[in-house]
Amino acid sequence: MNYWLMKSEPDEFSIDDLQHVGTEPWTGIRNYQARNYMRDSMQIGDQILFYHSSCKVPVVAGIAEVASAPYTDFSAFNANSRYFDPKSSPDNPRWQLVDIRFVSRLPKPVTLKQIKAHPQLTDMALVNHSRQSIQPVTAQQWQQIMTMAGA
DNA sequence: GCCAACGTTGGC
DNA sequence: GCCAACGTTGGC
Repeated sequence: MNYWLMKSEPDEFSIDDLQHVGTEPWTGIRNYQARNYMRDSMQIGDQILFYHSSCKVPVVAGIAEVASAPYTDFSAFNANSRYFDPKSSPDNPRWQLVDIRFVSRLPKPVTLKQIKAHPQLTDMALVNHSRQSIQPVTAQQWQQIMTMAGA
């Protein structure tokens, strides 16, 4: 089983929204590396740190899990969608996604500030490659964050 | 709202 | 296939 971190802007879609809907297709990823993680590496049941980005206090807010095999991101075909990509077609789809399912909210959300300050977490992509919207997380990093979150 | 980092595009 | 221009992300 693998661990991941996935970012979402809480104004757009927060951990509360995920809890409300239960399962959500992760539409709109338009970055090849992020797509490749979903398409090639994610397995059903993989655990996800759900991260709130581009907000007042960026935090790991909760836990989700991979809930489907990868499939075509149909939002790319819809000219009215903000995720429309004319270069992706049903014949030759460019983008794929997985569903993610709500698992829990963290008792104490872990802030980016805490993560940056923690010597064990300086290797996290969140710190070093901050623009990656989907990132692998090691088991050690996962454990550390769970400890900090009181989970 | 600024701006650094960095991914993508397209001309050559 | 290089690289300049451009667009986006995301912390601050």
